[in-house]
Amino acid sequence: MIDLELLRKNPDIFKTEIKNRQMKIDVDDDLKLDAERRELIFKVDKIRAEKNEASKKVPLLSGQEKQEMIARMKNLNNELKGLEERLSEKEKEFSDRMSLYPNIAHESVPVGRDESGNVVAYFVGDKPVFDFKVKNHIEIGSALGIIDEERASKISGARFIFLKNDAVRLQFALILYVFDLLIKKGFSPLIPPVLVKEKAMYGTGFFPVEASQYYKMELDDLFLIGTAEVPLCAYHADEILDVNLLPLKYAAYSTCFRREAGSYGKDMGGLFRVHQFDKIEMFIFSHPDKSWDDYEMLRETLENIVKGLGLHYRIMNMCTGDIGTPNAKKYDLEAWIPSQNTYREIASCSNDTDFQARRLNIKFKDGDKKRLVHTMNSTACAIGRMMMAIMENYQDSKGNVIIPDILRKYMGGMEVIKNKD
RNA sequence: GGAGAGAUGGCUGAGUGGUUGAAAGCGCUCGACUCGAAAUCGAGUAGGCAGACUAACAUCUGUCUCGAGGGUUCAAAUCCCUCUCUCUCCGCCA
Repeated sequence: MIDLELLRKNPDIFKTEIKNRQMKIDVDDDLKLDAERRELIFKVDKIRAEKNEASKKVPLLSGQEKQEMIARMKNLNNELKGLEERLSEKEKEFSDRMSLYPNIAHESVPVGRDESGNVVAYFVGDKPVFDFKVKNHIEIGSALGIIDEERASKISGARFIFLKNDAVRLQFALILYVFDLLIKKGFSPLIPPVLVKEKAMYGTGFFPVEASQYYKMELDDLFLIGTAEVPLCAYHADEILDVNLLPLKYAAYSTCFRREAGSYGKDMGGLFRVHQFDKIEMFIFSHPDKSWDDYEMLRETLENIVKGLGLHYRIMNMCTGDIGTPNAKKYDLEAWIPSQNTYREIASCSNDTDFQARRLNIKFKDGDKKRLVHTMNSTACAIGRMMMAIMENYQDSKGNVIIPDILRKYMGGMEVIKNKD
């Protein structure tokens, strides 16, 4: 949610923002609606005041005077009812429209139409060199007997996968490695609920704009989370945080569910784009004055994790046309994927400033004043995509996968995932 | 799933139709007393929205909010309906 006050005072800021993001929102029309709405509020409040005044007098009156007063109030009620109905319609329409407004991008965010406007910030590491024909992770994983798509498809349909044998061990190794690193950096580990109320989805900014991406449990009015960002952000909803505890850092391991609506035929097969995957997500509640420093720290933490695994990657500064509605800025971390001869997103790191905090009412006390916190989130490790990057970058000519050094101690000293044949 | 109890301000807790946004206590803030502190005394102490004023903060006025939504009434924390959540007991269950 945006700052309404700011919209009224500086509509041009939002007009520019909306244009930069390729969105279609009529700011002037919304302001007109706001004015109508406020006029109604003014009228309704006035009548209510009159009613309240009369209510105080009624018990002091008696006889005809009392009856007259009561009759007058009855009449007033009819008038009030009509106004209240009109007001609630306007309020509903207004809040629906406001919920579409995006956050305001940071000045360092490049302006661009779509993904083509994203800017490479920098590269880290070197591309691995192979003196044999590389395989993709599906070929490698299937041959090693560590992923099984066919049976997953039989049971659940497309975009589901079984991890098996050493892939399961690899997953747990990744989890242990990442949590060890994050706990050292002061993150509190959490395992959150994966079913959440609509309010949490809305508060986090995934609703209403991206609602079609998420599974709904019709019987219970709950939603399967697409990322632990949702329960993490809503964790402190309606709370006033202790300023001395900021920045509050959390890391949650959860399964994530995405419908992948609108991506028919894209990235079919393998671990890259599935309906269900496990992920460790970082989340920070930050002091607004330090938010951009904390955000760079968050990006560094993500990079530490990926660097530790020895992967080559680049950091993308995502442009206005490609960042999410709640995001003020977003970095994607794209790992080198040899079989595709290109970089693919395996993690993303966003600062949402006060956008989520305003919807979820998360504040801290600064002297006498209460201020909204800033919130930011980053992937720590999306297991499927990370595993894909590891399998492809650490393959050898025999189709084995060398286990990155740092994970070996979490796999009982195992060095290679070998073909069992 | 069955039976019962409950949901009030930061917390405990009173309040069953009319100046109750809400007693009392605790906590917190400010002040007095003190060399300082404790104790004591005094004052203050929710949020949203709209309006006035302001450079802004603040302040003032009105309004809404006693789990959520709806209803009865001139008037609802209080009466009625629906829902949600919490607790206790039974059943089932990883």
